[in-house]
Amino acid sequence: MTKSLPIGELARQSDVNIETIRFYEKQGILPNPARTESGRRIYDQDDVKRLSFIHRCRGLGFSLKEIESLLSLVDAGDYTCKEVREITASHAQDVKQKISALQKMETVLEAMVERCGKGDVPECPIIEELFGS
Amino acid sequence: MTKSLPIGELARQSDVNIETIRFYEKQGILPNPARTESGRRIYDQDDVKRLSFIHRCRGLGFSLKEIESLLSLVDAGDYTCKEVREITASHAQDVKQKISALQKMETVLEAMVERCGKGDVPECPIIEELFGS
DNA sequence: TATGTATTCTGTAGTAACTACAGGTTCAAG
DNA sequence: CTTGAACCTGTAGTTACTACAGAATACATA
Repeated sequence: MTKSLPIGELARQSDVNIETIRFYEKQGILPNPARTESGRRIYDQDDVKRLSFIHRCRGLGFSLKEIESLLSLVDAGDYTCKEVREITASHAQDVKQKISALQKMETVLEAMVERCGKGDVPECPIIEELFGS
Repeated sequence: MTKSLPIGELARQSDVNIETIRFYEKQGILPNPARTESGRRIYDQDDVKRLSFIHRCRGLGFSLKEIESLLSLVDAGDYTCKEVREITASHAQDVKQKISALQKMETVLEAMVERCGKGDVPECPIIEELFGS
């Protein structure tokens, strides 16, 4: 059996603050947890994983709706194989585009650090290089 | 000289809606544009680039504050070389982490599409695979 | 030139996703 | 048995939009 955690511990381990956890619960993106006699929330290690996942996704620009759609793949929804493939493929496409944009950005930023390290004050054509015509 | 654009055209070209453009202006992340006699905003191709950049960054999970910090590198702020290097390096670090998280996600998603394509209904251990212990 | 329709203007109100209290209860260490 | 930390619910504030309302301007065409 897995060790049970109070909300504060979940918050610490998943790096999401307490009120956000309660907010996610209200939004239905986190399931209603078990409670102690006195009404305190009880979590376990799976909740840490799920919440960390949500947190990372948010940091990558996914909306809560998109995250719900990703999580629905986990939550044993009654999807057909075709539906799963469609949802998944569309997310994969989105992810690829994000990666490519970030890689461009990385290249430019590293070049700037490089140039700057040599004492140059770069002219910073960052926008041009990233997304210029 | 560059052709001048009304706000609607800027919105179309940068894929950002009109009220968001005005919102960004109020927040100071877009400079106050020139105006016509009658008070209508006038933009040019540089505004399209800047705004597209902002839009993409938002989609990648950067906050407006972070984007301002990135843009400050462009806006000929009076930074020392050391400051530029620090700001840039920190963003580069962040970008690398985002890329790595997205690559993990891509791998898992593609594997799911693959499995699904073969007629399997996958058991979708997506969270486990992505961010599991 | 008149007129209708599209575009823009300012300003305010609503939404999504948090974040920060306020005021009260519970737990646990000394 | 007290006292402080952690938790509870509920509400109000913040960020980043988004959607009107109501008025002015521009532009096409009859």
